[in-house]
Amino acid sequence: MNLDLELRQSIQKAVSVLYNQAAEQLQLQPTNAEFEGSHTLVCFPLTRISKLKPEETGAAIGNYLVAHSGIIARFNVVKGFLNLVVSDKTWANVFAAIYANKSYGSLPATGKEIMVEYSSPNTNKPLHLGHLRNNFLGYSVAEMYKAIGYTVHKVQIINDRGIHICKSMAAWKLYGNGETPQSSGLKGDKLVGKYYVEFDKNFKTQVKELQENGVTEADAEKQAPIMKLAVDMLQKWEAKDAETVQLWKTMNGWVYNGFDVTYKRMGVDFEKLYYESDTYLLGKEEVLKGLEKGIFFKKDDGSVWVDLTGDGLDQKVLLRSDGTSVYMTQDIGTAILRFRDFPKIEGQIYTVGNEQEYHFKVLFLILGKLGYEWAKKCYHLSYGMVDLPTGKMKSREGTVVDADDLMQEMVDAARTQTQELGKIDEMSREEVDDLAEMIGLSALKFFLLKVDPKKRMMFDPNESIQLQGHTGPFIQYTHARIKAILRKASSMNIAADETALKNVTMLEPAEREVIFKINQYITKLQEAVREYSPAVIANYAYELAKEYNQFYQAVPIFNESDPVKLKFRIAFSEVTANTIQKAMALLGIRVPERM
RNA sequence: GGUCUCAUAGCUCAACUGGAUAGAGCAGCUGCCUUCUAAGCAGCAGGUUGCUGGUUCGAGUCCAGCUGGGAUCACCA
Repeated sequence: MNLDLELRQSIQKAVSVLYNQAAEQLQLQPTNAEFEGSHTLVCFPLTRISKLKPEETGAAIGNYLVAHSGIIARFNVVKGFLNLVVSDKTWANVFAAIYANKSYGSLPATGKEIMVEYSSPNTNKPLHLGHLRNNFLGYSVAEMYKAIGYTVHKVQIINDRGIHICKSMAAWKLYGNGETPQSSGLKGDKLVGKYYVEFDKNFKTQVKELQENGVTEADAEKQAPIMKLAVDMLQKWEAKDAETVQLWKTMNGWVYNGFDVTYKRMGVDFEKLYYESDTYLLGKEEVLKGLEKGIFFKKDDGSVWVDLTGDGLDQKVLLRSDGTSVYMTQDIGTAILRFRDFPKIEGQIYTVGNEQEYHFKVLFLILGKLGYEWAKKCYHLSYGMVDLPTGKMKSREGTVVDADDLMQEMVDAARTQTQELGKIDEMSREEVDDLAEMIGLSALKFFLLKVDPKKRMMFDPNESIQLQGHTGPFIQYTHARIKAILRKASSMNIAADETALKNVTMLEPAEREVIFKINQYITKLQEAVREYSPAVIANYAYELAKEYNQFYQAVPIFNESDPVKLKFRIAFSEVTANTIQKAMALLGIRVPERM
């Protein structure tokens, strides 16, 4: 039974009976805390049909609902707002239905499939704070789609080739002395990143020297020996020079080993990895086909372009005058390849920062022009940058917040706090480690996911992420608290049964609030998917935990003498814990049994 | 310069897509642990929603203009 739907239908019926007309769109919203009731009908739009004042319209509908709907106990009208009080009996039924539904919280399989791309790093340096937002977002959106019945394919494209990795290779060759992750004890991605920094340092020195000898800056940047070596390596790589390819494979291998460790700790996964080294030549044929069909055009110098001025954009190059591909060309090819690999997917979601909005706008337009229907179902999940108090993260200024370091700091902070609170006296070493891991990552993930993805956000590394208040650990704590209650109930042999649930007639205000929240779960999930926003789920989970804590404080469960109420409260607590667990799982956050 | 985007409490964020007196957390101040976990609960204080107009029963939300951030506009990726 869906309360909101039922209520809407009742109101529709009331309107059509009272005014002999169908109401188009009903505006139903949660009631403000200061008034009695849970659902509020905004009456202004209905005055056109009723030809009465908003207050009179509301009162008439309210009276009808009390008399005929069977779910409304009473109502009040304030200005043009009809505040409806759902009867406790109805709430109890709503809850009983949720309790009986073992698959509550996810929708049945639809047979639909979708692809989510996220992460997609370069292989020349370690993952940082920005990647964390990307990974957590992409993973979460994928989980949300699963929950509404999709089969989801998580992929990423690894930018494993190009000048950036050649820079690391060049610096390693010149200054590395054969250093490896094994010999240095450094994580592979960190080692390769170290040589990327090394490249930059030496490059700058060389450019400066050249400039002092009268070379212009632009020329100096081209003439710097280390840059020439990197460019040379890129050309050799493209020519499949054995030695260069070998070094490239070796260093990328180090990076992947490092990334694997990071991904594992983040708790993200991928079904298939695409590598730019395999895909960077794709797309050219598609562009040539498009050229034949007259979708694209060729300039005198032989370069191929698409004209998007009709769509309010510019002209965009797709093939250089020497016939080689650009980034856009490659993305066209990769998109098509993916739809061949996964023919059943209806679309792709690209989790990529908002600085590439223009790029994706163009990409989707081109795919549409090429005649691919699925282009309409491709979506750029664009998210804002994570700023530091000093502004943007800049690797050259050393202000980058490393993903591994940050996760470690969070876990350490969680462990310290757990110890201080004296909660781990009876836990084994392994349990403590696992708990610290859960709490630390929860704080981090929740922090990054609670903000609307579209918006840029602030992160202050000096002010460590909170573990109290509007945080992941707060929600985890609520879950652990409920689990303690359930353990106690179990030891007292108190088990909920459906007959007890149906016999509940009177509810505490806090209980109504929590049931209201639990009942919202699917709606919120759908909203989150529609908006591509895990933030909706994060804030929902917080509100649910908050409501439960109010109940917890107001109603001492085991003081209850009425067995029906006692059983109800146990079941009610259990469903709350399950809902919290499910919502958090959508965010990639685990919840502990005790903390 | 063109296009896009953002601006809400001291700080970090919400606001169900146009609805009631704009809500949380942190920071500050007051209370509450011999009763299920105080990583909690209750309360106080904090706002001309960047500015100016407009649209209507009603605007943080829509429109125009301004101010101030950010992004983007390569035969780079």
